[in-house]
Amino acid sequence: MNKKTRTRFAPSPTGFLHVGGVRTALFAWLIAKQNGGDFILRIEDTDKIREVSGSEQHIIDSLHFVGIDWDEGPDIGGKFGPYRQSDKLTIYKEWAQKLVDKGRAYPDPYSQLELDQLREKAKAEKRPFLFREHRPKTFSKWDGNSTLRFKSDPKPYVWQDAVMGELSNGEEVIDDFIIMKNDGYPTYNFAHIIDDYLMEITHVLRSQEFISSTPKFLNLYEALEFERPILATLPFVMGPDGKKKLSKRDGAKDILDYKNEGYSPEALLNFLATLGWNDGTTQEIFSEKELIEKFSINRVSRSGAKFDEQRLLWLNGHYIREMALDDLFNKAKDYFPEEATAFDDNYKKNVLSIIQERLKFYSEIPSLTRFFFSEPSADLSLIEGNKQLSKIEPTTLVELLEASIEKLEASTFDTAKLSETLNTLLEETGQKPAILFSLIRVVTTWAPSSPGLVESLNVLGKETVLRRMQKAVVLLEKHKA
RNA sequence: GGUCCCAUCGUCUAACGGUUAGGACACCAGGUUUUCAUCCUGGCAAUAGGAGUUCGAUUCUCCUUGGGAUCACCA
Repeated sequence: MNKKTRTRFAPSPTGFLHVGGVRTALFAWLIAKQNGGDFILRIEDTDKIREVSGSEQHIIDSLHFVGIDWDEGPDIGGKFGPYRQSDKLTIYKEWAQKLVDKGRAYPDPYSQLELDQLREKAKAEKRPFLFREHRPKTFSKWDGNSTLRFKSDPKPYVWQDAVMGELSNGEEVIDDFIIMKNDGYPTYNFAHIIDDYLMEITHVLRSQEFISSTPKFLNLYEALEFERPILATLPFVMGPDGKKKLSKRDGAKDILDYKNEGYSPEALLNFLATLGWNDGTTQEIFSEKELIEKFSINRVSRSGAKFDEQRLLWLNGHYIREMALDDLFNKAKDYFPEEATAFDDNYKKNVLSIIQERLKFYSEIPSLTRFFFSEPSADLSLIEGNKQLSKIEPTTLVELLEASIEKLEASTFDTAKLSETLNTLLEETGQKPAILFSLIRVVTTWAPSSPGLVESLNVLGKETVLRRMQKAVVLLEKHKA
């Protein structure tokens, strides 16, 4: 019988999550989901100095935002708890003691100063420092609190990685590393192995920087007599320069920033999934369901992928365009400008429907819609800077506006009738649409761009449109003088 | 520096050893009776270099180059 698939995401609470971390979580989650397995959230808080308070909640919020959920975790518990490493110190101590009993771990006899000196000496002699070359002949008894080192059994390793294929490394990378720190906490190197075993994790996904320490882990699995899980190494998500991995230090964004800017979690998930993975077809858009069905760790690419904001922007715009209006409204309603509070939902939906195709993320809504909710202030540079309008005499502009006002006043404002009226106006004035329509558009919105003219006028309504046009007449008259 | 990993358009990527090296984003041009956008059509654009194996190499092997990671009481 096959074991139940169990994957985990195990961040340390040292701040926020960026896209790289979320992608690792996503891939692990997809593997669990597609196999009907469990996905576990585990908090690796063994470094009390680097811990940033509030991180755990922040991580939880970030994962929830993109729609990744877990079957077991620090917030919901589970059969394999605790899910916070700091809550299981005695367990690590027990396993450490087992290694001591087997003669596979020993207390570090050196002081920090002595260690530094040994390292420096090795450096001066231009050879790599290996602690095991200074391993004591006999081990003293471990008091349970002092620094404990793993007694390694150096040998070359060749192993299979689900993404990278065959990997190998020589014995020189295996050393006597610290498994228990002198503050009573285990190191990552030790704790994660114990936890993965106790939690029955079947697939360990992590990013590339761990490749060179994998032989250490393999050595430890053997000493502990643990069956090793399937290892999968994910390539880096690169930062803007395309060379180095994305990092907080180089300005990587908090995943929750994308939430605040109004990105759709579905788009983000789609984007992250296809960053380093594809199904071999030309499909670009994947629903969550399709991702779960089609994802395959074997098809993850081995080279790093730059995080391309442009593509995310396109994808997000695509998702917005595909959304049903009510759905979009529910997601976007908190992003309307403050002035919009005075308007009812129906009006706001109308506005939203005519900007839907040009919206890339929700926080663009205020700049795109402000003139629907408050009186725009006139900006004559929009006329003077317009290729066509700038060539027309102000007197003519006023005449055109007055003719338009007269016609529109007599018209209803449903879209069919509006476009009919505007077309008649075009014929009667003998003007090009580029002039007449631009003029009306500019004086009713005073915005460099706006949705289609007919749609905009329709939503604004007759009263507002005429009022703005009349104000423009006054303004242009004054300007003439 | 030692060790390891990686290498196709600007970017994300596809291609049983046999393709005019495909798609998408971005960009450019044209079209859809105003702007911006959408949509449609078209265009630009890549196998890092060199050997080898093979009838044939983007694909396999080796070298070079370039990039990256790692060598902590951090994860």
